[in-house]
Amino acid sequence: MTLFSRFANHINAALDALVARGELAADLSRTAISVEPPRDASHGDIATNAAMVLAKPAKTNPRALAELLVAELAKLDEVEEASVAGPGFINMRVADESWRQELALIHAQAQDYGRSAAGKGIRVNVEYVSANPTGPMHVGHCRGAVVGDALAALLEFAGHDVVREYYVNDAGAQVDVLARSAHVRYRQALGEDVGEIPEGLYPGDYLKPVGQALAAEYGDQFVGQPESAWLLTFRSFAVEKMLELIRSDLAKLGIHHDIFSSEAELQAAGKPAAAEAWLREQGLVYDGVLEAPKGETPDDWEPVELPLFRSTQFGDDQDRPIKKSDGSWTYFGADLAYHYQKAQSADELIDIWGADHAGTVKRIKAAVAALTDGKTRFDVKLVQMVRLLKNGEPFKMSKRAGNFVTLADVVDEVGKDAVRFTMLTRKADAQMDFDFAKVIEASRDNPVFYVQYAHARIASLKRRVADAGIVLVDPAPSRLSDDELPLIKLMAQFPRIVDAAASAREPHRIAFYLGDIAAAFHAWWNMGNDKPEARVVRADDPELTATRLYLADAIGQIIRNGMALMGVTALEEMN
RNA sequence: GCACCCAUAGCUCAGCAGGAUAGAGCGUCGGAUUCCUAAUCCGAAGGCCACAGGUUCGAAUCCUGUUGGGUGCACCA
Repeated sequence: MTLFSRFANHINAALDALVARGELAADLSRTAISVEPPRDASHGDIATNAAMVLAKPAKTNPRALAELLVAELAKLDEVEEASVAGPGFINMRVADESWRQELALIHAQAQDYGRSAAGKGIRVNVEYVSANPTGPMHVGHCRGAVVGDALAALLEFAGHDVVREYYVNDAGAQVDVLARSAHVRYRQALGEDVGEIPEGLYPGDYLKPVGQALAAEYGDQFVGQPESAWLLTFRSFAVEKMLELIRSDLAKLGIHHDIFSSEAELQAAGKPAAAEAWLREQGLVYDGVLEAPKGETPDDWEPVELPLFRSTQFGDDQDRPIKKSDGSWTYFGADLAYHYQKAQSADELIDIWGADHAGTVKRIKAAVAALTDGKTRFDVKLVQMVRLLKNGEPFKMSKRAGNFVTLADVVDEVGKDAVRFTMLTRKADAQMDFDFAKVIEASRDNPVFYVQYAHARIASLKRRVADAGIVLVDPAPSRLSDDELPLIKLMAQFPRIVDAAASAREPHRIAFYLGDIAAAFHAWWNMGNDKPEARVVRADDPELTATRLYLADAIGQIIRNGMALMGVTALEEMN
């Protein structure tokens, strides 16, 4: 058990003791109690607000309750000192030995240090990317892909049962456009001069291989045929090819989904109709006419009666159509059924969306609340736009066809690790600049480099020791100095950072924590520059060398564990 | 017009389910290089946490309003 979780137990046990003696009511909620390092290290190692949180419901004053708790906590061997501070904080100083044991625990648990059971095996479905299957991944998809993937890994590490899902929008008008575009490329592959790709179709070169594959598969049987003869065939063929393309793009980023769910299959299986029928029974779908949109009214606006979902009942601004006037499902109508389907096999749902879809959050939340009777927790995580820069200047790609920057271009340019790490150095809901020059820059202000450099330095220590022919003996943690214990204290926070990041659904916290770890390590390392006796590699003292290497190695382990959550590979050497 | 997101040092951003004296990098200024990778480190200066109210023992954090920026706003996805 990690140190912080053990102290959480200590505090609970102390509260139990007060309850047993009748000094505290038994039924008080303890969920708001924190166990964390105080902001100012001079206050001690661990602080808790337990007395302040419980004082009011216990009808006592915080300091009095704190005194009682302090008396209990001070009995513990690993508590050197416990005191009441300020309005009722309890500060504790933890025995050095406990920190040394935590260091041993990091080594013992290695890649599992930080893994927790906090998620209690709750089944969480994380849906991310879900880009339309009409072309290669665009750079705009990049951030959501990385955030979703890192969040999934984080939740898994924190004890959730995670499913990574991709929703394939293969039923709308955009895939008909894809099929028509593929048909042009098909004719081209058969030798026809198709000239410019007609307006409104997808012009990208990436459809040429699709055309060729279609030609190889079907010969010329669909040339000169009406659309009805080939549309469905071409559509599913092209969609399948686009999914292959997307999967390969995602693989470049190290992303692999467990499930690809097809909107077309969902509709074919009658799921939207079933959802509609059920919602009509509940009175949550009715036939009605929407008001004209406020602001700029489109010229071609005309009132039409449509089946509407009563999302206003759940806080949306207006009710939302689930079918179009031609009888086909709207995106929302199908999406509603899709979320219902996901909720069948998960306890919690998370969608990662681009911020441009912010306007549709309320309706889908309303739908999930209606369909699951409010029982399924459902979060939509909005990922803000990324501005592409090169040396501070807006970046423009000079690609002939399409003129867009693909995800593959970005990964090829700066590498998977730099892309992933950089995408996680901002809160997802804050806008971000992505500067091609900066993310590969080898300097302090590039967190990717800075953290990698720390890890590489640790690896170099091991090589140095081997090169120096030092025969390592068992480490002697008692020889760790006062400059070195704080490093353990920082490492010991990793498990609680993981839990906090998971429950807040904020993977960026891992990146910032790794930056802190790296900074502490670099500072420690540099002490060896100022004072040779502070160096790790000490040919004159194999035991001290082994001890410091033991410490450094643990730091490397923490960095690797954090990087693994981010999907980034830790480097052994900088080049 | 409406909804959602954002507003913290000159710049770019953290701030951990409301906690103690709001932090880091860059930039500026001053230091460390016979060094295990100085690609690093140490120190200093720099703040009305956009503004105004409210909630309570306690607010950058929660609520309301205002201002300023971003995104979106019919059957598109």
